[in-house]
Amino acid sequence: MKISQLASKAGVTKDTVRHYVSIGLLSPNRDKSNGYQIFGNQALSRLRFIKTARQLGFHLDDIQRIFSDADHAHSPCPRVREMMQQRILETRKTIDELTSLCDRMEASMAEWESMPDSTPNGHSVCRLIESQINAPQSSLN
Amino acid sequence: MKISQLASKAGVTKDTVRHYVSIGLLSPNRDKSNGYQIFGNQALSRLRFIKTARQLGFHLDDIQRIFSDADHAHSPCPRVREMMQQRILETRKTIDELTSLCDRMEASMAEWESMPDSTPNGHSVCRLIESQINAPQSSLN
DNA sequence: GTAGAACCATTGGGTTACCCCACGGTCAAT
DNA sequence: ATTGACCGTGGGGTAACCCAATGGTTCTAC
Repeated sequence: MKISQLASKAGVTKDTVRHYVSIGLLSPNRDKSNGYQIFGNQALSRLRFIKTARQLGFHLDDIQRIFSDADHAHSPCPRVREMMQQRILETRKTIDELTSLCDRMEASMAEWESMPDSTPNGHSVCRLIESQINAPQSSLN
Repeated sequence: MKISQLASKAGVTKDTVRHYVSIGLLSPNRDKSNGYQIFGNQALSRLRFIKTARQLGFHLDDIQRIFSDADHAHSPCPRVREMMQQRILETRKTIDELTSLCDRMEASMAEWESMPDSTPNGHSVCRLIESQINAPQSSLN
């Protein structure tokens, strides 16, 4: 099948497929007469696999490694379990950071409710933000 | 002062300062004899302002707009309040998405505990991931 | 049988907010 | 005069794509 059909069967865009081809996650045959990419059902399975792995939080280079293991007849499963543990930790950390960002934002909004809008001058751009310059920080990124 | 001193006083890297200069958030004078960038205390205040705004979740183009308002003698404060509301909503949404991702990851890990590692063959790459292909999805990004 | 629509490939640029490297010039101290 | 710290510029890299432009191909309808 051609790229559009593959993409719609897997529920991704043509650009996504092209991206995967360009980084070697998919390797289509070519129609020699016109250079079109030809994908088989194996490619469709692979693409669905990739989509599922992405939804589980794996990065594309994780997925590369999984395929690489499989191509060398090694079971990727132990690596998959490890990577997933790692992703869970990372995701929790990101959630914590965003939560503390959200707390800071809400605290600032609350403080600002009783503050008037200021007119900018040579010393001040926006009193609202300037009032937070020495506020407690927390890890950003 | 020169770039290194400015950067260290504000607690950012030289590259960050250069980036801000390149997008017009800072506009240093130049030492005409050698082309070095010269920053004054006003630039330092501006940089601290930017840093604080970033910690509050504002994007660089939000900050551009804030400065642009101020440069045109408009109070940026109403816009700041609006943008902050928007960022809070976006951040909450991101947190929800990551939380559901985390839930999915943990659910999969739990399911996988009782599954053996599989050996890849022509039909299967990794049973762990393949077992999730028709699992309930949720918004990713 | 041909015009126009629909599809294809390739190239390059854009997204966010920087980081890092390499090159070559400048400055300060020895 | 040398050496080491500093400076500017230019370019490439990050994650996972999206979008536009160009030019070739195929399908469809008349």
